[in-house]
Amino acid sequence: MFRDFEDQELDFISTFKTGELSVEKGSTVLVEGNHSAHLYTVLSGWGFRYKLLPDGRRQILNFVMPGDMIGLQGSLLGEMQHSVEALSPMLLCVFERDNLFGLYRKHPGLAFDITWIASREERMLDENLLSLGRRSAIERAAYLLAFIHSRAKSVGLKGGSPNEVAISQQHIADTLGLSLVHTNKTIRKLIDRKLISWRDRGCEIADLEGLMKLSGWEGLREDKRPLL
Amino acid sequence: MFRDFEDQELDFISTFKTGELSVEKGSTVLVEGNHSAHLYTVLSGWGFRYKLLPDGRRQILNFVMPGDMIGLQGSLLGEMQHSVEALSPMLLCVFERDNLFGLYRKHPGLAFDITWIASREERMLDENLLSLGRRSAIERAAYLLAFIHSRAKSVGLKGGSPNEVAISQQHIADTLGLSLVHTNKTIRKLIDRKLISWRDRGCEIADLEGLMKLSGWEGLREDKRPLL
DNA sequence: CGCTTACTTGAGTCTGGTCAAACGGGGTGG
DNA sequence: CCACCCCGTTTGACCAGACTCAAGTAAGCG
Repeated sequence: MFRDFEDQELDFISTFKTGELSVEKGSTVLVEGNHSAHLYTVLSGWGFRYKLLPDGRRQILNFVMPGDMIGLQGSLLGEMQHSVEALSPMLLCVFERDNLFGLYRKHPGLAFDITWIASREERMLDENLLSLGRRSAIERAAYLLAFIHSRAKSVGLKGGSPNEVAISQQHIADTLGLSLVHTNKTIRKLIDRKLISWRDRGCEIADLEGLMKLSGWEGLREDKRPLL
Repeated sequence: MFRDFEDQELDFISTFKTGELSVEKGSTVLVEGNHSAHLYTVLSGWGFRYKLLPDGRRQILNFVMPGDMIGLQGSLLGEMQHSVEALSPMLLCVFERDNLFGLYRKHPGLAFDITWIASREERMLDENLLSLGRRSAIERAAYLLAFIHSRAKSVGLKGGSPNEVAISQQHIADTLGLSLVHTNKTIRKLIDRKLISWRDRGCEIADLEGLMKLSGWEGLREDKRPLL
């Protein structure tokens, strides 16, 4: 899934990397408003990026999975304007943000990769925006579950069984921009249509094709990707 | 508003730049599904990025204004997954996508700038996503108009009068993820509250503070930015 | 003058929200 | 072992925000 490194790039990464950080399920990795000195790459586990309105309403923006970077916005633009929370235990690779420009000077290939990763995130956000703006509740839910499942599968992230996505309905609601109650009723419709099944804190994808067809989603359409 | 170039960077940009493209109001600059060989920077005018669902529903993702890049996703990831249309006559600076990696090799400062620009776009999308997911119709409209107005002002883009935003209600509806009719009624509420006024194909901001307060939006919070 | 485009407005419907209550499994203290 | 609690999920009743349909106005243009 990931492209190979040049030897010298690998050497540089070793020096760029300042350590590993292990975080627990449920803990907050980065907080909105912070000026973090760090930049991370996800090595294992997964989590989500979110923003809050002043009155506490929460919107989940996207999920972070192995190979994704977190904190790039903070590193480049100065201040984090979203938070990140772990959905499972996560292992992060830690970089110093001050070394970032050094990477751009010495390793244009890696610099290019970072831009590639940022562009890919942008593309996912575009799709999520389309979903929130123009898809109905059931289309949105179908898209989201297909999307998460596809991404998780492509990086080998798995819950108990191969097709399982371990997530609470509250998280799904906050991603879809729906209330918890309506999310529950929507998920029930997907279950009735035999597209998914729900088992104890997680969703099992029963018919990926069906979900994609229902939501009008084309799939990830991704080739080999860089890893940092 | 924009940071200064180094001399050598300026030289390189001249060679990187392969020409200028002038497009009319209403014309489509880039089409979803295309493998464009070009990458653009907006020199003047403005437009919007959008995606369509198979059945024709349209969602406007964000607006492009002077200093923004368009087509970066296509250049890096292979295929455009959104389209771009001009809202006014636009002048674009054209680059060859094949030269992009050369830029990364020879001018890390410019490469860094491109990533900076991509990160900034990501941040705007995050905010729009929060809006679509968690803000009510009137809050969304207030946020959108304040947002467009702030951005336009910071790059010196103006319609007839200094506080005017020239846009149709259909475009606003497609950005907010609302129907045209409901958008109209929502705008009317903003007018009744004396936050804006509407005049013939455009909106005049009467009370920016009021719009920001209503939507719970903090403003752009941007410093000096790079330009390519 | 008739046509088109953009904006308005009203009526009725439906999707999704809110409130309230209940269920069920896992963990804990007695 | 059992009572209790907590969290996540489920359900029903009712309400409100947003959608659709339909019609009408106003300005611009050939």
